[in-house]
Amino acid sequence: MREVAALAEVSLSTVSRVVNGSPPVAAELARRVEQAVEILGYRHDQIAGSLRRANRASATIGLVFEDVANPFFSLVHRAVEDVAAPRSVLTLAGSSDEDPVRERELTEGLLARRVDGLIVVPTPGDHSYLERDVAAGVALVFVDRPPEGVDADSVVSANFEGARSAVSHLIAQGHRRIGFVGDQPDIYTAAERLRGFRAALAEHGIAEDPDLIGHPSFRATDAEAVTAQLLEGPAPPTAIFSAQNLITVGAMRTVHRLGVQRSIAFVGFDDLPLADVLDPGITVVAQDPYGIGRQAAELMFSRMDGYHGPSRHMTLATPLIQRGSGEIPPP
Amino acid sequence: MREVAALAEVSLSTVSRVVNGSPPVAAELARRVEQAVEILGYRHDQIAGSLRRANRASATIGLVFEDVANPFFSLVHRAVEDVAAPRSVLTLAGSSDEDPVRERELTEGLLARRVDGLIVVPTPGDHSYLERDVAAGVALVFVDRPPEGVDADSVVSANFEGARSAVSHLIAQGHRRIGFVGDQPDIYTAAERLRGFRAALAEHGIAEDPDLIGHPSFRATDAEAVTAQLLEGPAPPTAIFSAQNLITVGAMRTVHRLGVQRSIAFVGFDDLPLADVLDPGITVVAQDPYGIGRQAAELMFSRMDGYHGPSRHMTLATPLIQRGSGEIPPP
DNA sequence: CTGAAAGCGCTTACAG
DNA sequence: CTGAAAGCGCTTACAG
Repeated sequence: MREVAALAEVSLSTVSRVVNGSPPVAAELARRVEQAVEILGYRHDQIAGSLRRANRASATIGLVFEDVANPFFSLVHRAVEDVAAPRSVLTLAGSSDEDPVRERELTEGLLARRVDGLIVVPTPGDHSYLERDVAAGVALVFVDRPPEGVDADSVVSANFEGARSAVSHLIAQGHRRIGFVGDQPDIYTAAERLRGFRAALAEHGIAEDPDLIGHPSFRATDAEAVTAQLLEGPAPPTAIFSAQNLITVGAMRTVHRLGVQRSIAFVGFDDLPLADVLDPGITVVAQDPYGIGRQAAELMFSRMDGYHGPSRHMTLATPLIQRGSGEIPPP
Repeated sequence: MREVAALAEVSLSTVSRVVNGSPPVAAELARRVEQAVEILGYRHDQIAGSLRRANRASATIGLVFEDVANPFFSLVHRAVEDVAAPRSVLTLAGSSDEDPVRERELTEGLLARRVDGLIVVPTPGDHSYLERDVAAGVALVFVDRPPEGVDADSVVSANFEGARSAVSHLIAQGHRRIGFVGDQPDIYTAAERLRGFRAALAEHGIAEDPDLIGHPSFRATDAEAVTAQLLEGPAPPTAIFSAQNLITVGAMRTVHRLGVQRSIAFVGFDDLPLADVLDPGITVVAQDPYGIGRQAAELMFSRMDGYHGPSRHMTLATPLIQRGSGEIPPP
């Protein structure tokens, strides 16, 4: 910028004004500055600018997902981007892989880069380490799971209700032996969905059979084996509820490999591309990842815009979409 | 940091040293600093630090995708993250939606935030506006499509060869009327795949029928209609080659809706979850998005680590995966 | 091993 | 409308 000022024969203040589009600058000077910028190939350093700027905003926000490559989170990501882009706010994103240590490294790296806001899918456990940042004015929103140990906004799916309605739907078709395949219940969403599964059984007076509950450790791959174990056991279920999108892929692979896709009923939590093309189509309880991301971004920006009221907690509905697999009756 | 120094009764230099883990500092002082950090809830400002630091590195890189929510790009994203994370480098990502104006806003926003490296999926057109940044030392790598107007590293899939092998495979099954459904050919990958399609036809002495080539404008949705138009026309194809993952989803939806999945052969470019679960499974020419991302990140980091040689251009193979849909013979 | 001082690239009152 | 000067939160020679 110094060089630009020298070449254009104006002061630094003037260069700063034209580069930032602050109004009062004579056309002739502006022209000279723009010319110098062009000649020198000058690129404005917004980072240095924000250091001195009154509000200290970096126009950057951070996202901490479980995995940026999971289609659920990548849609949340896109939704956040869509509300951030018109404000010229850019997005840093990372994957915690459900590891609290990695999550903390990520968020602290983000905070050290002075993000104005943070949207995080919290790993299991306490998040009070973020209290100082909330106090310092960072707009914090939790997504997919509620906060623990810190007061912040949140946006989650109706996990319990969705799972209960999925399983009630299977029961309504006549099923009494229903298998559950889902993540370890230390993950909030998995615990809620298991709770919904149990609630539906209890409401219909069906005793729970621990042999029908499987927790694959490595999702897609393990889900195949766990599902096979369930279906090839001595007293197999007549229906399966899969509690997560990647698990559904693995479970479906097994169902089709065994050729039981027309005899075993199936409902998955969370929708997938091609789920409607399969035969039978996969009945799912759909989440709204784009809606979750949009809401989260709006809550975050409202705080960045000055909202200082109490924290807000939103729950998005998870409607049942019937496509065939969930409407198969027991034999 | 000033407050920390005051509370710990040491100089700023000392605080800086313990916060950055620069060795030579007495245990007692370090303890006092850490205590002060804890009490004050101090959060290091890496952005301010990088301003004065010798190498001026921000430990941040930028990714410009077509769409962060496309599973292909979100896997590239994850791969880049996996090589960046061990170096404590964080990742800014955005979507251009194939719009050159949006791409430029994004990259310039990234550059204004002083990213050390940039991985971009270029929209159609000239990219010489990035020359000044390459000259200034930004590590630039193009992905999915080669550079135009600027000398930079690149990593792409074998688009032409993959498409040619897919179509040759269909021809080997006996097909002579093969439909093409793909993006507008102003997109490099679409043009290359169309070229591969044509090459395969030509090699086998099959005349091209323009009525068998469809370009949906809005992918998933339009692909359904375009495919229906092809299949319900007066002289329908006996096989279809779909040149993009989202288009494959739409095309498949139509094929299954019309119930012709066992009579019309189908090969898609790029793999999809559940593609192997469908009946018949979708035969695809697979890309390796994770490998592309890893390679791109490695090229980028090698430049950040001091490589200043000529630009390198990698092409990743696109093997054919036979799953059934591509092995259906003509009637 | 520690501290005082200069300065990274900007923005912002403050004069003029 | 324009410029000289101070200062954002840090790091880095340079002395000691």
